[in-house]
Amino acid sequence: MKTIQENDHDFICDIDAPCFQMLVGDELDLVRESKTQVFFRKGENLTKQGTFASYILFVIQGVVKQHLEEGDRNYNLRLIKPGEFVGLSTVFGNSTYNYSTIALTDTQTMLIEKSAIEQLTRNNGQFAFNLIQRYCEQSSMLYGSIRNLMYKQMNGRLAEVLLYLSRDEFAPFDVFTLLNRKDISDFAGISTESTVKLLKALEKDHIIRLNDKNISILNRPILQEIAEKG
Amino acid sequence: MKTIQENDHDFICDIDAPCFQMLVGDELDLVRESKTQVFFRKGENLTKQGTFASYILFVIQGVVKQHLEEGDRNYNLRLIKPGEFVGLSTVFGNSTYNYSTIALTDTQTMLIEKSAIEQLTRNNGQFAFNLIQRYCEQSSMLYGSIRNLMYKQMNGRLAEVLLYLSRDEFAPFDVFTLLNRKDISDFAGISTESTVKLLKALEKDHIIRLNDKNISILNRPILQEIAEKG
DNA sequence: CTTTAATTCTGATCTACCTCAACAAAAAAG
DNA sequence: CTTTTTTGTTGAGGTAGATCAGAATTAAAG
Repeated sequence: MKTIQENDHDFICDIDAPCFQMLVGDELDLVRESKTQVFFRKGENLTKQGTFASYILFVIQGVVKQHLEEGDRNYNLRLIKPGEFVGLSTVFGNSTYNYSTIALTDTQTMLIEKSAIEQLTRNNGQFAFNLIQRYCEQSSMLYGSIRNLMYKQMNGRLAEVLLYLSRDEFAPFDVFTLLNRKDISDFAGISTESTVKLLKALEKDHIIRLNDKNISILNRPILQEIAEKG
Repeated sequence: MKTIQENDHDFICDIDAPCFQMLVGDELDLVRESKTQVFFRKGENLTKQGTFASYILFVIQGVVKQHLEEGDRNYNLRLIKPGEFVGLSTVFGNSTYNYSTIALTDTQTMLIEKSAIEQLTRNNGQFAFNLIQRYCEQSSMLYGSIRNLMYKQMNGRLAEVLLYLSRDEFAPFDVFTLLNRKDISDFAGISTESTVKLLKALEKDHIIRLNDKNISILNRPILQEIAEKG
């Protein structure tokens, strides 16, 4: 984890992100003062479940995996891509992160003090509104995860995961090559062995194609049907 | 569902709630204009999963159960008590509720248009801040639910539920008498039969006492241990 | 290039928990 | 009070999916 107090040029570049465009004058100063650029190598933790959270991370470049830990078992919640925040949900409530995040690729982030975000929220309703929209999105996702765990069995869960990981938004990152079978099974909440067996079965039925780590969806409608039926 | 356009006296009373105290002058007018009091009988739906959401409900009196539906299976997420909102997470994102809520007791609510909340958020950072804190709380709860479903098996899950339902905050509502065995099992995400067997086993070990619908916790430390171990 | 370690794959068991079926008790309806 | 319906209770059997164990492949290290 390399910390760089960056120059004005870099700063202008960062602030280009849509979510900071509604800030004005002294509000920008506030962010400028409190923020720091931090670079994470592939495999490094951006946040660790249970540690003290005094800042939010804003992803500038790279892909990050968000997951829950319990002993040696993980549950992968989502991928985080440039333009998204890490740690939003913990910063205004609990003082500790309730999940871990790991860089799947080398990742450039901007670290913003909790107190700065707090002040911006109070002063700039437009910014608060944008933040709340993000909270709602994440809530929706969490409800989705609960639904998957609660109502679906492994076929449906894995199908759901394959559809998620093959979304257009992740295409530029070639995510399948960044994930091994264990990672995929942790998204579905099933064992690695089951994942392997199911993937092979899907390949046999010409629904997906497996070459090395890469997985291509050959028959999306059927996969969606499997995901729906559970 | 009885709708009452209430008088000024009632209004003053409602606005006493902590979350509206930071509002001033015309902001209060905004709430006053957009809001309506709605009374729900025990057993009635406050929100129905999948229906169009154009408003938020603020619970004034009564207890409400929030749950996910899928076919004939339910998963109970939490109880909502006076001073809390129903529908926050859906209103700024999706236009439909992603969960259902049912009144466990006769329940008095205040219905506030989504647009009014939106405007308040933009104009009053203090209000937005309060709202965000609620989002964070709910996120924490959702992470907790995922953890329960993912990492714990039925003993731990049921113990967790008993500890939750026996919290001091719910004591005034005598919630156990409002819930049947099916409701409890839906909180734990296990079958009714398993719930009954486990409850009986806990009673035999003098960890809880069952009389009729009421459940009293006799040995909280052991129950917490069971909940921890999973 | 060789050795070691990690990941992928496959089949054989094992188990937590659900489902089913049948009955008891309580509540609601007549 | 009697009948019907709902809720609670118990045990037997079935099953989805985990765990285990071992082989095959790939990647990393020496």
